[in-house]
Amino acid sequence: MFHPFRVFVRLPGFHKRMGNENPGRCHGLNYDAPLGLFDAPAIQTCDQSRRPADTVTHPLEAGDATPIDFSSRVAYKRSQTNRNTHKRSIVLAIAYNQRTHRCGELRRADEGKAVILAGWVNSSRDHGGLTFVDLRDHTGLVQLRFNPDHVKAAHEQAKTLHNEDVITVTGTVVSRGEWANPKLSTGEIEIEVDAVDILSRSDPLPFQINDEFDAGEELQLRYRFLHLRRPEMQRIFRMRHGIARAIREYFHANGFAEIETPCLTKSTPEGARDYLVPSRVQPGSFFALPQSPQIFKQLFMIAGFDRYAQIVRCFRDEDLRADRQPEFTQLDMEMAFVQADDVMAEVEGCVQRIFNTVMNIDVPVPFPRISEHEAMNRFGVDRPDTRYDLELQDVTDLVRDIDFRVFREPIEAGGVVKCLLARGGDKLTRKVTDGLAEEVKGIGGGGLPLVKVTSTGTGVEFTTGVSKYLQPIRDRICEQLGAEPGDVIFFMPGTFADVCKYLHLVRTRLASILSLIPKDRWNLLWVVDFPLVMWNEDEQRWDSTHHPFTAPRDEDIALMDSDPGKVLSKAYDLVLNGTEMAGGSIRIHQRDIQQKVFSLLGISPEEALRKFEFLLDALRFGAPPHGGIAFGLDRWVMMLAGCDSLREVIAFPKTQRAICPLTGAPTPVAQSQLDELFLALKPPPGKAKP
RNA sequence: GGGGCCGUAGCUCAAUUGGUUAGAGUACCGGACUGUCGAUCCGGAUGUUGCGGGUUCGAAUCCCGUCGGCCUCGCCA
Repeated sequence: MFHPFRVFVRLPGFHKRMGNENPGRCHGLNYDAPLGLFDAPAIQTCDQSRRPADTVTHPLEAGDATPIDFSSRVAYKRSQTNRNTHKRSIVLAIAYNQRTHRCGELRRADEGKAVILAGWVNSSRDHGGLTFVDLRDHTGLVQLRFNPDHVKAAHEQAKTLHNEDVITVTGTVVSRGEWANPKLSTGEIEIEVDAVDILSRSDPLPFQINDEFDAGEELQLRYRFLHLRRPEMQRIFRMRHGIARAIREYFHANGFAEIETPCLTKSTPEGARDYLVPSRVQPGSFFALPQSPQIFKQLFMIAGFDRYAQIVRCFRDEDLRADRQPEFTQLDMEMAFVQADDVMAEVEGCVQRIFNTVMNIDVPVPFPRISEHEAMNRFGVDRPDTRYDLELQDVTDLVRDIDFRVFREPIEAGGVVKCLLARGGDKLTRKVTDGLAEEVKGIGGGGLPLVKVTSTGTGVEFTTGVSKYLQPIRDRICEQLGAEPGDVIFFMPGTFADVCKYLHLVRTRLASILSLIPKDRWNLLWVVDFPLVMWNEDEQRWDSTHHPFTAPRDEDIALMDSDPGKVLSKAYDLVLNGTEMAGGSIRIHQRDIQQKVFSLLGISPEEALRKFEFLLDALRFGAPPHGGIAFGLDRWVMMLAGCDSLREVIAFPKTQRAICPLTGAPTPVAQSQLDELFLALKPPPGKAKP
């Protein structure tokens, strides 16, 4: 017994012969459009008027799908007035555009349903008789059963299928009974196929989609469209969409407007290197792609938009890392008439919404806050990972008087000695601790003095490393740190900044080596009270910690002349599990303060005018107090999807040398294109000849 | 620009550390098989060991250079 059999009729070459108007229709019949439901083994066609009286029924071999020659039987009227008829061969095809379900949707409850499915051949198992094909689309897999005793023609076609062929089938959902596969969500059922259409054949693949391991990353990117077919990739990009959607819905619901800012804009040599775009109309001049829409969003505030949020592409021509791509996406947001607390509260709401919709997790708000100085002091970094303790502890006063040059000299030079207490660190092998010391040296440190705390039966003893120097203060150290036998103490002498840098490295390494990082923890926190400026030793000048438009704290403005390094700003960073996820600030909305900051940064009034005239102008004409923040959207996706690299969460990313293996971009261009732009190329610097 | 790891069949990886004809799985081709689900079984084809040079009786293996990928420091207001 056959179920209703949905087909559509193609009239090969018909529309061509009719000329090029309305290729999708001919004589009232939709080309490639379904004519209706038909009961196999008979099939019906109809004429242009589609009057039931004109319907012709044709016998159809069970399961036959393509091609069937109806040329001797089917007549179409050219028009109502012209009774001339002409004959066509008709190809019966499964109406893939009328898919009844997606592959991963079918369940036991659907048993008995007639379905039309379409997708990719994930794998096939040919038993000579029965042949099974796993059909895949973005929703999952479903097993197709081709039985020669059921429909021979379909079975014959199934035997020719290869991985990644695109097919559409029609058949019945049947229970798999004792052959159910618990590994598949659709494993309780399968499709008994009546007919299959092979919509597109696949060549042998450069790598397997259904493989357990990944191809090399460069190959993945070269054939990214194949790699993206993998279920894991589909998951990531659907999650990415979910995050973007949650963000848009949140901001829409809270009165923010999404307004686009230009991609072709003005180069600002501060900060990152710009990507440049030559102007044809203005020979010799260049646009820059935006590093961020920072100034434009401030202009929106000055324009009175009050609340703006945009998901926007940004470009920075700097060296790449696992977490840095030359083009990346920011959630950019700005609000007027606000203090820092207001921006942070808005962000907390948005982040809460993201976690809610995408991860189904409730994150508590408000997020804890920590000052930049406290973060550095306790964790050695301004983006602390608070999922585990292992905090830095200051032992400067304890070790000040002992006879150990390595500690004494840095202290006399105004530095500090800090340490990390690794609980159960005695299981670290010499190889591991030596490796840590090497890593510290690798970023400029001198080494990694350490002691092991061991039990003597009556008390504790320091062994190995620098223990002999520390014996005099052994008990006081143990008391202050709470050290116990089995622990290892890592010391670090030096300037405050150096000690932070090295111990932060050691801390993060130890956390992973000692498995201190709890799973499924999402520790969000705000880092606040950043210094407004930092001294740049190389250039002998003050640099902005955040950017030049960040407002100093009101109470610190007076310090700007006397002690700029002490001035704190109204900046805030959002940190998740030790990664900086967003950074923002309250902006300067008063022209005199903006100029004061420029002058502190060594930007002359003339230079400021040349670079930022439009902003300074805007500040002249009634700028409201405002502030905002920018999220690294890619990083959020990376963190929430559990990826190790930004490349995994960007559809078509660049390699470390900023090349797209898929398109080959960037490429040289024709001389004529250069001529149009009045550009001449210099040869790249040649290699020194031997 | 610096440091590190890597490059062997279409793909993922071996090759007893310098030794005979560079192997396996998968994909591909042919065959068998009516309940598989990483199907199985039988057979077949598949290599500029990234490229160039050097050392050696002999190089995938050692050395130099180079290209490419990844990690990282610098850089990323």
